[in-house]
Amino acid sequence: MTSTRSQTEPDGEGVRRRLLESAALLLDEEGPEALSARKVATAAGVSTMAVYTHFGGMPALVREIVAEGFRRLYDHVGSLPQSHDTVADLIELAFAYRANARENPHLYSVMFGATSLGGYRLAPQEHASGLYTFTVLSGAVGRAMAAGAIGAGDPDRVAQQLWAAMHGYVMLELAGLNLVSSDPVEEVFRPLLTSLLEGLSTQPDR
Amino acid sequence: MTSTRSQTEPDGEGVRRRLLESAALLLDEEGPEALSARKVATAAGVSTMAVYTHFGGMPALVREIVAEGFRRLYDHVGSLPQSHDTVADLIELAFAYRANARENPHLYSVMFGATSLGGYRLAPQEHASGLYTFTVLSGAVGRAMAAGAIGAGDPDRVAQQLWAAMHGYVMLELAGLNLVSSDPVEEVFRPLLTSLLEGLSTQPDR
DNA sequence: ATCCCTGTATAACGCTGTTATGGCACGATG
DNA sequence: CATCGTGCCATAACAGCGTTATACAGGGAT
Repeated sequence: MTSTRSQTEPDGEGVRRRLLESAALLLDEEGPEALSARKVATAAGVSTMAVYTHFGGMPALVREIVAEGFRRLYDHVGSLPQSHDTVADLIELAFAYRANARENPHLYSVMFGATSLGGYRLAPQEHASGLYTFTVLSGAVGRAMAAGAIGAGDPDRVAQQLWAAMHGYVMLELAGLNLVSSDPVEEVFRPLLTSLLEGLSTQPDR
Repeated sequence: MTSTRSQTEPDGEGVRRRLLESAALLLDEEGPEALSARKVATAAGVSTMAVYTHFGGMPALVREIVAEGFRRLYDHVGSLPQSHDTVADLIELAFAYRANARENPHLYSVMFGATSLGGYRLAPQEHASGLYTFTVLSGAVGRAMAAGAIGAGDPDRVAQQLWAAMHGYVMLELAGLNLVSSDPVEEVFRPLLTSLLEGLSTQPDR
């Protein structure tokens, strides 16, 4: 009972993990405003100081939460099957992208929020994480180009265009800015994707 | 000199105006984190209490700043000339939209920031302000439909698709997430618009 | 002249991130 | 076995935040 601690007792590295889990839970359930050092520490059953010994400050902890968010994003879009219909695959990827944002709305907001928690902004490290998922999108675009489904060109550039479209729709949907329809997915998101892909099929990139 | 105050002295309604101007200036120059009641009040030369007598609190002051942001957005996109080339008009509108965001990056972030200042979120009132500009976009889409440049359908739905694309690109650009190119406007923004409009021209919106 | 009412400054409360201090428990060492 | 050293954590404090209570000053109305 002295050397082996129980699971509910702090045991060094376990504190770090429990802080991250508490932070993720708070973000999911109560939103970004609940992500304070004191709330996270209290939820983890430790004092505020633990945040600084393990992470060095709140921004670093948020950074790790964001990294977890990109990991979840990759889990959603990185495991999709590849079919012979490359355009349908791209649409599936976009829907998986939206599904991830819908399942982790607060997390997605923090990941891409321009105005964010205490002046926190994405660092090059997070860019790399995002880029890791971006390669999945770029790869799917490359396959569509190889199949002739969309015009030949730089897959990265086209992938960035698709990303902008997906991201823009998701941001507006999460912000509640559905000015138009009762079924935004079928009346906005899907038409946006099909129209863009249709345009990309007829006109080559560059 | 007793009844007529000088311009640098507070004179009732002038305090309100100076608070707004100071807040807008702070937002422009130092970003959202500088938008604190104490900083704004100090910059305006009054005490923090003035924020509450004139606005009732920081969220209400931010709301007015956001309203000013939508006004500037409308000034950018609402005064564009209409030509015979309805598609070119839509592209011009998109570039004006981006230009406004580039000129007021912090303001744009606050206007659409999902994670924002002290839990402030867009209220229905701001939705209406945004919708006012949205009608300009919708009108341009309607003219393009009438001219046969893009497939017939609900102008509002297509306008929302265009808005998502513009907004997504602008958010990524403001966040510095240019994963691809050195000339994102010509290599991402314009191709995104032309491909989307091309797709909208061949396939009617339902 | 008196009263009232509006606007303002001062000070305080509770919250935030962060930091300094002190103590406790552990592993290594003589 | 005893002692030292090191690393982690709790307590308390500081500066800043939004907000609120209180007191005061000044002008308009009676």
